[in-house]
Amino acid sequence: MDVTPILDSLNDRQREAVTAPPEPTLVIAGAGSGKTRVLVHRAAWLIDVEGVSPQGLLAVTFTNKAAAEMRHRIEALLDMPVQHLWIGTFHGLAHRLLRRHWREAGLPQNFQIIDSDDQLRLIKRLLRNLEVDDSRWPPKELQWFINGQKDEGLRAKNLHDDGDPQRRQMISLYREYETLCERGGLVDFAELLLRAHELWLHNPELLAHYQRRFGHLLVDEFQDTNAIQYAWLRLLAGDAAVPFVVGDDDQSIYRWRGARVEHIRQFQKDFPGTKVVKLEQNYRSTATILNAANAVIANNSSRMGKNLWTDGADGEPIRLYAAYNERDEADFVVGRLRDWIDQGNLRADAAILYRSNAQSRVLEEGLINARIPYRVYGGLRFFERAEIKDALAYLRLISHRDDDASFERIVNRPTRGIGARTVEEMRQYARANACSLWRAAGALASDQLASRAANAVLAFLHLIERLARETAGLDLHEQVDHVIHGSGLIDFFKKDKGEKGETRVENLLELVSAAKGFEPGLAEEEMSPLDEFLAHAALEAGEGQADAWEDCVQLMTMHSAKGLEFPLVFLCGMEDGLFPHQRSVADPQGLEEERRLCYVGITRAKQVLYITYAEQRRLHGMDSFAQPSRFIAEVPAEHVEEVRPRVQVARPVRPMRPSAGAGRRPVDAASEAGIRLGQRVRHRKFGDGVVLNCEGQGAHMQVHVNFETAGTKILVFQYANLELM
DNA sequence: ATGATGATATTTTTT
DNA sequence: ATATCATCAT
Repeated sequence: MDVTPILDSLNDRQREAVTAPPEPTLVIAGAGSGKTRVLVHRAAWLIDVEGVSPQGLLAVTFTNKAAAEMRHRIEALLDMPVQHLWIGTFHGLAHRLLRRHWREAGLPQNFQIIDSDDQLRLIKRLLRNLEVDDSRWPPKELQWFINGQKDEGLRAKNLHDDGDPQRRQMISLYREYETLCERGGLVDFAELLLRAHELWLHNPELLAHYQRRFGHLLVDEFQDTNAIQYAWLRLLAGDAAVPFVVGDDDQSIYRWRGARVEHIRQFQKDFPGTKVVKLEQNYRSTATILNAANAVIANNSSRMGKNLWTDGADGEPIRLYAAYNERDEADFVVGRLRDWIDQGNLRADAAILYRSNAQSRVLEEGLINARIPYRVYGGLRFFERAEIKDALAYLRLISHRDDDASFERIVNRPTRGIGARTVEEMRQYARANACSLWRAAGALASDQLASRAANAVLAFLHLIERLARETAGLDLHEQVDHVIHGSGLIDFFKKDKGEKGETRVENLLELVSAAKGFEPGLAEEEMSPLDEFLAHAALEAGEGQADAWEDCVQLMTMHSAKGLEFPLVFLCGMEDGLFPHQRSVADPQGLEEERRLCYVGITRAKQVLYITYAEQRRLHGMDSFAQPSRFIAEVPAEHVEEVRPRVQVARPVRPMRPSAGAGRRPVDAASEAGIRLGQRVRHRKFGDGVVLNCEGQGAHMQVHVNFETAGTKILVFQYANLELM
């Protein structure tokens, strides 16, 4: 057997991991150390050298994209298709199992997957039905609670209120939500995992079957597993399968949605004798960038411990720019991008990263003015667009008449004279008779409704029945095409004036193309192509922007940048309060997660890294001052070079402590007058307030004061007659 | 059913 | 500043 192609391109550590004996293995893979490569080569090694059948292998990732890439690369390496190899996301695999064993899982055969948007609607409806005050019990919070509990593997019946009435209510609402899902045959994302877990718990022979089948488990991004995912893996592994997990504790940035780095340690406990391989050689960044990243992350306690290194060059120093405000920051970034592009580099090789999406706007404005093409990641994805969800709701109702969420969504869309009153009556009937809205509508239309409303409801019911009849037996894309026209959606959006309506119509037509290009893959699970398409739409929301490939600058949050790399990277808005975010600084765990995010950000850069912050930033319509991010001070000074186009103000090369640095300058100007930022003052007319900012010198100095009752005012200090408090 | 008004909140995102 | 959402008036 020629193992050259599999091992040739690997370094010693990578090779050690790939060829590890069939025992539990934990690979701690630093950023840019060839993590995916190791997984791909491990799979190839098992199949080609160890003689493991592709059917005996299960590979789990977190995103569909990663799953697709992994399959692609394995096939390329082995030079053969591996259809029987199970590669997928936790959710995708759980879904596959549930389709296969719906009976054992206690689900209806045609259960529907709802995304978080559907889930929220469902919760809102539930609160309305129960006449729960949704200001005391915000739907979002309930959704958060339910998903959080499910992520921990807990159902309502497992929870105790501990005498806390708030909690008791939450639990009881959780229970109601479960009932509602049960009745409608609805499964949310967390439920997929929970059900799949229970499927095995309650059916030992089924579990045994899969344990026998999957001798090897490969897990990507292991640090991102939540409790239920880990439990699922743990069950599947049993005590015979060989788990091979790859992760990086320093890149765990999803604790807030249930991920637990602790699973790395738990893994070593659960599988005694685990072989640990650390990949520390980095093939991505310059030594300077790596040293900076290492130094920052070293401030975290509770790490596995790891130091990235490269045998490449030092590269350029990290450039630090202290902008006056967020516009200045944007101008600076744009200027550097200009240079970069003028030097013949690709725009797509440059990325602007920020902590929160709101920061993109100013940067976008700058780019638009400079006519530099850019692309913002994140935002609404194809299958999440309202018009697409409308169309899908019609399709779902056709496939599944009892799907209340879909029913409510489209019952009056396009408007057909079924107002809130009528819908409310249907809800009440449905609740009283524990039936679906579809049935309620049928029952009410035949007797209890006023004739006008009854006719409208009847027309809707007939429309759905007619669409179902007419699309039966058609090809999937013909079904979609027929439904978007027959439902009146196309005409409805055509009436929308302006570009918006046009795009909506285009999107709907695009949905037909999507259906045309859709290849059913789970034929074995006896799903209709339509049901499969609907599941696909929920499970894989599609790309953010469907526009054609163009060479453009990449804008995204640091979270979405994970896993990517760019020759030129800007980390913007590096200010305390923004990054680390205000809501994280209080709690040490939160701060450490922010620091890991910073580590992720830094390690995205291959050659050149700029760090920028603004001394003054307009946030939520208020100008406020910020200190440079404490993370900046954690980068060793010898790697940093401050860029200072504004020469008038001398500044230390780097801020020494969070309290020093940029925010000081205006304070100094004002300190003679006894004014400092945050100073409480009283004004004869405006009352009490707090000093936000001082501009200018001496007698004409202007102070920005936020008054408790009068809002923010800009006052000339000389005339303001402020009383210091 | 649509549009105007006012209150409210405002990290990060995948499935 | 701004986006979203509920409420109210038309």
